[in-house]
Amino acid sequence: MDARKRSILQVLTEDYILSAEPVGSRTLARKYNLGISPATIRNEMADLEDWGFLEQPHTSAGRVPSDKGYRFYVDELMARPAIGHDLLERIRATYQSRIRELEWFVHQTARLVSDITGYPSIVLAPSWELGIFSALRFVRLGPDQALLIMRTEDGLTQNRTVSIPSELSLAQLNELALEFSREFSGMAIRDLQNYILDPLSTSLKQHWSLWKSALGWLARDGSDEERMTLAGPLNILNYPEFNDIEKVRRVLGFLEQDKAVEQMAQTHPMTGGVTVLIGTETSVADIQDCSVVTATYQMGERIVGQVMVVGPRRMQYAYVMTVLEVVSDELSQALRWA
Amino acid sequence: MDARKRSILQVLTEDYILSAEPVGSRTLARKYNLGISPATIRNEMADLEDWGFLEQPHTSAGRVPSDKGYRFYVDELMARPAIGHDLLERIRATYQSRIRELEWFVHQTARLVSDITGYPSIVLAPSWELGIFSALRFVRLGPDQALLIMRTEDGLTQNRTVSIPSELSLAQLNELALEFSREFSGMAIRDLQNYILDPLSTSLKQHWSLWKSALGWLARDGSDEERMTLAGPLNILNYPEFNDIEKVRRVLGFLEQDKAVEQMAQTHPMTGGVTVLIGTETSVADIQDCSVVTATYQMGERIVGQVMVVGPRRMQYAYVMTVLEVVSDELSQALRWA
DNA sequence: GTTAGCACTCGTGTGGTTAGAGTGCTAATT
DNA sequence: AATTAGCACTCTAACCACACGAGTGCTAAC
Repeated sequence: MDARKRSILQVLTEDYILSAEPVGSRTLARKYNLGISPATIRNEMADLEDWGFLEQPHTSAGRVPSDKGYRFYVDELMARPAIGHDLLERIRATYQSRIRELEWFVHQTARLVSDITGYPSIVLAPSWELGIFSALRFVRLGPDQALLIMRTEDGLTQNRTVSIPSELSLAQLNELALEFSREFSGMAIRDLQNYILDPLSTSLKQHWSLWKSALGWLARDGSDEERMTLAGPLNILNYPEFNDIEKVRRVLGFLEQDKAVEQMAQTHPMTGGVTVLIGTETSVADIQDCSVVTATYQMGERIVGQVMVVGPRRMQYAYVMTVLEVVSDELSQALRWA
Repeated sequence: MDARKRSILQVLTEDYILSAEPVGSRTLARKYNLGISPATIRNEMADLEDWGFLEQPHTSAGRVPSDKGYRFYVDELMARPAIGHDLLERIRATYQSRIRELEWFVHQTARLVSDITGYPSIVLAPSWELGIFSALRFVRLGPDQALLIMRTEDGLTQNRTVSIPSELSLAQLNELALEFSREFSGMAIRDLQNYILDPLSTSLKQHWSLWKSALGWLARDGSDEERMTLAGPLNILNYPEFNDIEKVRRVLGFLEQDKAVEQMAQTHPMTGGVTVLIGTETSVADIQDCSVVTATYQMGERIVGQVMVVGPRRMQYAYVMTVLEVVSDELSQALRWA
C-alpha cells in the first residue's frame, strides 16, 4: 500500500463520512487536488477494491469504504485532532458540580456524550455485583422498619428499607451489622450471595429471616439489572442510512436490550483507552451497519464501567474517540472524589 | 344522532382502529351486517362528515374518524370490556414482589404498561418537591462523611452522602436533625427551600455550612428533574401512520423532553379516573396525530403521579383505558404498603 | 325512506423511457 | 512503465403516461 493509495483511501473515507454518498473518481479528483487524473484514481480504486478496502453498492456507483477500509483508516490514516477548548470546558463543567451521586454521573455522562457527538450513547454503570463488600449498617426508621446500607470498597452504596424483628434495638442491629461486616468484608458481593447461605456464626443464624430479606435485596435490587443507561437514541434518525424504518427498529431494538448490550460490551477489551468496533466486527447482526466506540472509566485504579457511542459505520471516528477519551477521563477524575 | 348513525360511527371507528385503512361504505356493508345498503351508508356518512365526526383523506378514499368522531366514540359508543383474567394476574404479579422501592415501581409500571398495551408509556413519579417534609436523620459513614436521610409524610425518602464537620458526634448530629425535623415537619419540601434560608434557631445557624450542603441536595438531587420514565418508545414504529420518519422524530422527540411532557400532563384533570385526550385536544403540535390516555395513582389518599399511554389517534381506547384503570389501581395498592 | 345505477374523482401501481453518474478497458501520451 | 484521455457500457433514480380500482355523490327508481 503506497502513499498514493493511502491518501486516496483517506480522502475517500473522509468524504464519505461527511456526505454519505458513494464517492466517484471524478468527485475525488475535482474536490481534492491530489495531482492525478480520475482515470488514475479509478485504477487505484480498483486495486483497493480487489484488496477489500473498498466496496461498490452497485456497478455504476462510486466507492464506499468496507469494514476493512474503515479499520485501516482508523488504525493508520486518521488524524487525531486535539479537543477544542470550548468542548473541554463544557465537559469539565458537567463534572464540576460534584455534589451528586454515582447514578447521576452515569446519566449525565450518557446525555453529555450523545449530545456533543450527535450519536446514541450508552453508559454502563459500575457493576454492583462485582464490587468488594466493605460494610453494612442499619438505621432504624420506625418500629419495625430500618434502612439497611451496604457499602463497597469503592465507596458505592446501596440502601433499602427492610422489615426487622421489633424486639431488636438499634444497638443490637448495628452489632449484628458489625459482625456481618467483619465476617464478610473483602469478599465480592456476587460471592456474598453464596456464602451467606451457610451462616457461620450463631448470631447470624439466629436472625435468619432478617438476612434472608437482606439477601433478597442483594439478589434483586442491588443486582445489575439497571446498569445500562441509553441516551439520545433518536440521534440515529439524523443519518440518512437510517431512513429505513426497519433498520431503525432493528438497531434501537437492540440498544434497548440491556442484556444484549452488556454482553457486547464484554467483547471489548477492558484495558483502558478507546477501542473501536466497525460494522460486523461487533458480531451483532442487528447493528452490522453500525460502529461502536468504547472507553472505560475507573474508580480509583479499578476499571468499573464503560462509555459507548453507537453510530453509523461512517462515524466521525476521530472526533468521537477524542471526546470519549476526555469524557471517560474526566468521569474517572470526578469519581475519584465521589 | 339516531341509532343507525351511532352504530355506523361505532363500527367504522372500530374497523379503522384495527385496519388503519380508510373505511368505505361497501366494506362496512359487507363486513358487518347492518341491514342497510352501501348507498344508505353513504348518505349517513355524508351527514356524519357534515357534522364533523368523519373525515376523508381525499375524495376517492373511505372515511376516517375525526377527533370529534373519536371523542364521541370514547364518550358514548365504546364498549368497556372487563379485563382478562390472565392479564390481571400478570399485573398483580408485577406488584406482588413488594420488596422494592418507589423508583423501581415507577420503572416497572412504565415497562409493564407499554408491554401489554403495545404503545409507548410514560409514568410520572411522585413529585418530591410537593411532598410534605416529615423527618431528617443522619447516619455517620466515616470520619467526615454522613448519610443524610430525609423522609416525607407519604413515606418517600431521599438520601445522600454529605460532608460533615468532623468535630460533631453522631449524637450531636441527630440532635440537630431532630431539632430541624421538629421545626419544619409538615411543610412542603418545595417551601422548605425558602424558609431554611433564614434559620430560626441558633443551633441551626451554627452549622450553616452543613445545612447549606443539605439545601444543595434538596434543590438539585431531590428536585423533580427525573420524575419521568418513558418506556417502549419504539412501539410506535409498529403503527403504519408512523412510517414517516419525520413523524417519528417529532413524536419521540417530544416524548423525550421531560419538561414538555410534564407540562402536558398538568393539563389533565388530576381527579382520579382515566382521562383521554384525542389528537389536537392535547394542544401539542408535535403529537397532534396521537392520543394520550392518562390515569392517576395515589399514595394513601393523595394523588401523587400519573401513568400515561401515548399512541396513534386510532388507539385501542377501551383496552388501554381498562388496563390503565387496573394498573393505576394496583400501583396505588402497592404503594399503600411501601 | 331506501337503494340501484352510473358518471366522476383521485391515489396507486406499472411499464417504459431517459438522464446521469460512474465504471472498465483500450489506446494514446508522457 | 506509468499516466491519462476517450469511449462504450452498466446501472439506478427520476419521470411520465396510463390503466386500475376503490369510493364517492347524484339521480332516478323502488
